Amino acid sequence: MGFNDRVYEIVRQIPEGKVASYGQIAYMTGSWRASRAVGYALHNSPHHAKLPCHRVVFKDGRLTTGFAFGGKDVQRDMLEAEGVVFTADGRVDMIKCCWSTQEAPGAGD
DNA sequence: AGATTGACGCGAA
DNA sequence: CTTCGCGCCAATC
Repeated sequence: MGFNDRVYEIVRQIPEGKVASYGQIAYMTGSWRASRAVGYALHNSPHHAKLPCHRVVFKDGRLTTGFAFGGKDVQRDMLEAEGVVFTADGRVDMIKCCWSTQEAPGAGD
């Protein structure tokens, strides 16, 4: 399970207050198209308890509906508690919360 | 080995 | 803006 393990390692690196899209993770695994495989991996996550899978959302910033943690509302609450910003659309503010592998260059201006 | 599915992503209508 | 369809990858039957 190289791919699967790879996904876990990446998701684990997601800091609080930030979110990553399946496509983003898929890209890091080496398979930029394996967005579906990423979700599949998380679904099978053997250590999902320690994986911030709730920080993994759609490209649109939308959350997974009905499959996770008990509901997207719960996931949203978790993300907000982490510091993730949400828009009036009920979606994650990917503009500010899109996770990047690169550390903040200005360290917060 | 072939067919099917699934926490996706994007283009087109 | 919403809905439909196709492609992608990996895992499972």
